[in-house]
Amino acid sequence: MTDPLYRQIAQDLRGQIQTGQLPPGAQLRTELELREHYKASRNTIRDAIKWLVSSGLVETRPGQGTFVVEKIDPFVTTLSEDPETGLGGGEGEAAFAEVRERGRNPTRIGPRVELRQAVGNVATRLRIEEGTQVVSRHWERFIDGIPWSLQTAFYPMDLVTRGAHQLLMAEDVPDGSVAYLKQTLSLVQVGYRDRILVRAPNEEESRFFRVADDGRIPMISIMRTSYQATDEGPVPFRVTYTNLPADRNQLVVNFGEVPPARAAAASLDPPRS
Amino acid sequence: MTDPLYRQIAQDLRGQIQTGQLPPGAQLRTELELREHYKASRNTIRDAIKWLVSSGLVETRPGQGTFVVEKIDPFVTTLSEDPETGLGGGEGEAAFAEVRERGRNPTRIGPRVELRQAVGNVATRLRIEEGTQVVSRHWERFIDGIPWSLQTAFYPMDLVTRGAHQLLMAEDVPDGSVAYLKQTLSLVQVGYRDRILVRAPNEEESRFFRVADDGRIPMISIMRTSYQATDEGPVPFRVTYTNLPADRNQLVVNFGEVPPARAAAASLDPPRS
DNA sequence: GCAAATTTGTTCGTATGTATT
DNA sequence: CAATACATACGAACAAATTTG
Repeated sequence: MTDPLYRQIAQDLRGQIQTGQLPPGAQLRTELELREHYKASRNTIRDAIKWLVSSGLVETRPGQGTFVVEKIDPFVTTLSEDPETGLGGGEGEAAFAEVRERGRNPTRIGPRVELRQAVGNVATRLRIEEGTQVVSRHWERFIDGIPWSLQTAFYPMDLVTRGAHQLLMAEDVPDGSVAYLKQTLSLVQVGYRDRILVRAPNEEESRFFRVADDGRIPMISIMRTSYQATDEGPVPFRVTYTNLPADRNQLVVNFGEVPPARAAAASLDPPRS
Repeated sequence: MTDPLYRQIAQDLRGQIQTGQLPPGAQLRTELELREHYKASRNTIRDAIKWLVSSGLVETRPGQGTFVVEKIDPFVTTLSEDPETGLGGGEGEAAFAEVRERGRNPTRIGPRVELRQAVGNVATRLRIEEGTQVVSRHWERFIDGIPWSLQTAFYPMDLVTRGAHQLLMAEDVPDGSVAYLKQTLSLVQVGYRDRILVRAPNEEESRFFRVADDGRIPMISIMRTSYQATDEGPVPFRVTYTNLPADRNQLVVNFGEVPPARAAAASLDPPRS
């Protein structure tokens, strides 16, 4: 019936955070002080704090203390295509422009170009045999110096042998790869499908984004399959993975006619039900 | 340099899970057995298991043991509009149809209809004053008996006074509210914007979806603003919140021409970088 | 620059409670 | 009812990170 002690303590502290009595950035009393205050053992206090950490309300810093988390101003990525350029939202060039438009400073590292064998979803989505050669182009992106996204695009080797040699160069493709493939191979992108899921970060991601490696902060993973026009209808020519930590990213998708986007990210707004 | 003991143990167990040595559903050895095996104290074993729980790899059941989690076959919601019906993906009627199409059994409870004052994002997005009356229609949805989504739609009271009285009825609007508003008020939906973010569940959500209340399993929260045609361009007439637990849901968005969707949900596929 | 003080992190031991079989 | 397994709670000691004097 009654909650365990550590939960009662956690809920009391949570109340203080939610009422603003402990504002973002504020330091909680130390474990020893809380131990006296709640007349519990230090381990029980620590269990309470662990629950708050897991809920994303506080963070602990060894040697310093426990602090109420300060929300990161989230960056908003638009997935829908730009009606003017036809560029897919969230892709290299478009993503870059969108960030700068909002008065923030995007930087990037890459691309790292690799030749690989297609496996799993890459083979499935590109409709090629497992083991077929593909080119992968990998980018690391930052906003205002904060790690923002990891993105990898996979192209069938076929495109290169047919003349798109720029795909092998470890450098930016001017005006973007969609425009390049159109010029070089008359390949016209007619659409794309995004598949969005949420999962725990892997080791590389928790290192790059500097988030805990226990899955506290989830990743938003977007798998995009891009299609070109053919006589037999749309056929895939590229698969792109974009991985974003959920604590600093939101997505926007537009359908039909909508007014211009407002710059502000959505507040979390008491989720209503 | 060296990881703490509980991390080493956790990583060893993680290895056994990832290699399939401990397949999904398998039971781990008990804490006491692991204590002997690793020559550590029971508390240290428990710390290791807690890390695995937090990473979403195992779950503990009091009185039973610790088990490797079995992935739920995720349900895929398409957000893009149906080109035939013009219905927005993921909305009441469309969502229902999509589920049934995939051979799964959707049920629902609702709507619960309430009159409220618009606050926060609801007021902002509908472009009305805070405090203005709005109608909220709330649904609980299930797939194959499993809690799937909580959805709440907000309409300005204005629509009701102009004649859309069905919005106040705590019953399904036949053919959907978009069709109803078109018939009754000649209100034509011309587009919508989805804003997607990921956050920890609140208390009501963790209860309804039967997930841990410490935020281990994140929620995918979609805020949709729907627009009607006017002489001055698109104007919002509805705000819909859809909240989905991330462990059993994926999203799909289509742009331009894409082939028909395949039924299968995306596997998690070693996230590539 | 170093040493001390402060604060959280790790690890052990022990006892008792609660859920399930 | 008994046995088993995880959950809660206390106490204690030392380690590691950080700040302060």
